[in-house]
Amino acid sequence: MPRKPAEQAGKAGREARTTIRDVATRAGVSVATVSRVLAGNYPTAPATRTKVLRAVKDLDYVVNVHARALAGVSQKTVAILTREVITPFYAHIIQGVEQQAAQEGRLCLVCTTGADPDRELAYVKMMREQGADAVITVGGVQETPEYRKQLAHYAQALDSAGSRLVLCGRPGLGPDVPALVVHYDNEGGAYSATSHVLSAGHERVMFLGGAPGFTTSDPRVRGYERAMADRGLKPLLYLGAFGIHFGYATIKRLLQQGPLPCTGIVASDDGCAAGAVKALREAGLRVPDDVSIVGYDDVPMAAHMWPPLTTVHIPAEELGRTAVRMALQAQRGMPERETILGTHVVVRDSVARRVA
Amino acid sequence: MPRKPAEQAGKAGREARTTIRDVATRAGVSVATVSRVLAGNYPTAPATRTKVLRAVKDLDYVVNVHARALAGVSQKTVAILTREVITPFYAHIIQGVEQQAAQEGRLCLVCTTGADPDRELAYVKMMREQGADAVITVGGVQETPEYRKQLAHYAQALDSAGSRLVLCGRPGLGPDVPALVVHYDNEGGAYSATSHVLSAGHERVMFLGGAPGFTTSDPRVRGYERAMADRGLKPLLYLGAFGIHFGYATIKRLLQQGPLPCTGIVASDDGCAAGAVKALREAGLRVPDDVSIVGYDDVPMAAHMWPPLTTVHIPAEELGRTAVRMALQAQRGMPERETILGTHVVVRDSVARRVA
DNA sequence: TCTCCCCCAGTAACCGTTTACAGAAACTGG
DNA sequence: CCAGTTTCTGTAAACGGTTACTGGGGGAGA
Repeated sequence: MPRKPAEQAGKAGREARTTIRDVATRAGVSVATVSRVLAGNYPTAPATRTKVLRAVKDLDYVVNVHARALAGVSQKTVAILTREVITPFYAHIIQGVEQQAAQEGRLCLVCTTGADPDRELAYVKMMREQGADAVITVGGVQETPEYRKQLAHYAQALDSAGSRLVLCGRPGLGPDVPALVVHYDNEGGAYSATSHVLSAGHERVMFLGGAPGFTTSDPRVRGYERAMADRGLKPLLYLGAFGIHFGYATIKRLLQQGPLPCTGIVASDDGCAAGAVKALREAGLRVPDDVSIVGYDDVPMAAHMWPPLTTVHIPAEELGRTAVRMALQAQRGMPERETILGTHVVVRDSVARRVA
Repeated sequence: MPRKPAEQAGKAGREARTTIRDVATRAGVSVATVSRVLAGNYPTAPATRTKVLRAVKDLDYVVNVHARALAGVSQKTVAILTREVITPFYAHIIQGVEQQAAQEGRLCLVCTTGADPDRELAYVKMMREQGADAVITVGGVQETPEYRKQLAHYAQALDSAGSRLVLCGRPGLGPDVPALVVHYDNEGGAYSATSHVLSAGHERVMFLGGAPGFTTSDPRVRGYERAMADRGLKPLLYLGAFGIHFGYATIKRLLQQGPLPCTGIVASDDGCAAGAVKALREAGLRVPDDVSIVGYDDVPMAAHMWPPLTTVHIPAEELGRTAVRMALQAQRGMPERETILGTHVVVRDSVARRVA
């Protein structure tokens, strides 16, 4: 006999979990009956039903999801792979994913990757083992050819296992990879934001922030450049990183070197814009009177900074909801491959008409 | 024979997942050998090992976690039950939980309850089925006696199944309930914040915001009241809700009714403070020159509002990390029942000395 | 050359459910 | 009162792994 009959009963040994067998014994019925009563999708005599329910309550029985899954009915799961969770953009996406998942009767697994492609890949693999029916990867990572190849492979594998890989808030991997894409119009947003500043009469407008190579960064730069080019203006790029710190440090350094080379700033994100505003103010410059600025992302606090920040709104929560909706629809045969959600600039008080 | 031998092979039928048996066949070994090679915790001849790995790769085999769990080794999971995810406080806790969980080799399940006790209870039950080894509930809900009784029951049940229930950022359920508690000094923070305003010379100081009955609200009110009482001052309470909207609306309404009945405000949370500042500014009042204000939570943006907001810092991420650390230690027999993390007021520029 | 070991690999029980099939009990109608 | 239904309930295979125990083969020591 391969296994000891679990009779060690030492004080250290956890007593065995109560199983459906225990319930059956106590109720004086078979395990099949218990299972059927609990599932509720099969005719059962009221008396039997009562006995079983009674036994379940007495024993405080709970099903074992693993056994249940193995036997055929599994609690489905949606996984979201994100760089981190505290940035409002990610938090909103997570919230959207969780809510839509819950609505569709799924549990939501959150994994942070720290923008590390290898960790992301490892998680995708793990999710495949878990049998998640949707794996949503959000945000940009630095994409190497090897990374793309791997991801394409996993997309394929998930697909043939009945799951889906969804790229959320990032561009697709090409038509041959069976991954779904939910994206927003990154370039268009930057184009609109830049145009907004430009049409207030500014001509020297810089683009501040963003991490080159990241898929959330490059299109914004492109949108900015396109808007500038459309008016015959030369771009003025200060790239480096996202976030408050970079915005603050960069503007501060520039200010120390001499007068600011522009009267308008298109920031890569609201944090960056906030940093810039802080540096500007510390140097005695007024926003928007002396320099106008637009952010990107429409973080909640953007509306409550001083001045309220004009910025580009991204429908983050909707992005998350759409991701799981698409994945689940795809399982049911709806072949919606890609959806792009719109962005728009929300005008507040950080941009002013340039006085010549 | 109870089950059809899966020979339907219709075009609609998903082909069966490749199993360890397939791998064994292809590699020309037994399933035991495959399992052992994959587990890596048992001596294996290099040649065999190679063959198996080869077959695994060729077939693109992945283990089935459910089968594995059923057989004894399960991928453990930590679950966090939270009201929502976008509020920075919750987002930070989630991040802390996820990171610590990952570090301990656990996956992290996130469930939002919308502050609905019934949903929370339902999730706790579900997590018991899932076999999560830690269930962390964060934030306050309106606690009815029935709710407490249920939660105590689940705590007991989880405990005897080798899991733990952790109450995070909320008070305990009493000494007889085997739930762990990770909390922060809510009342102390409010006391310090209030004292900070008071010692700047203010005497008419209001408490603004907070939802009565919530466990994150009442202690803050108590701390405020205690600080006021310690100086023989009468409390001035404007309770109602957390968040920007309530702060804005309440101050605006007050201002329409006449002059503000105070020169200092202790807000229930940073959002509320931000709303108040906005209303104040719109009415032409200056912060902190005309009225001083302190927030609570130390949300990221608090440092970048104008003026930078003096507020109470809560170690939210650390709260999350501690929650999973405690749960896991408790499993290993360490009986740490409760830990209270400290809070402190971070002084910025929204409180000024009262000029008489 | 013959034992005795040691190292690896194979066999098969078991984890806790679900469910196809079969059989029993309770009705129904004639 | 009996055959034909209908309505439940029980039996046992299957899900896909893990691992205790067993056994075979090769190397080492005598």
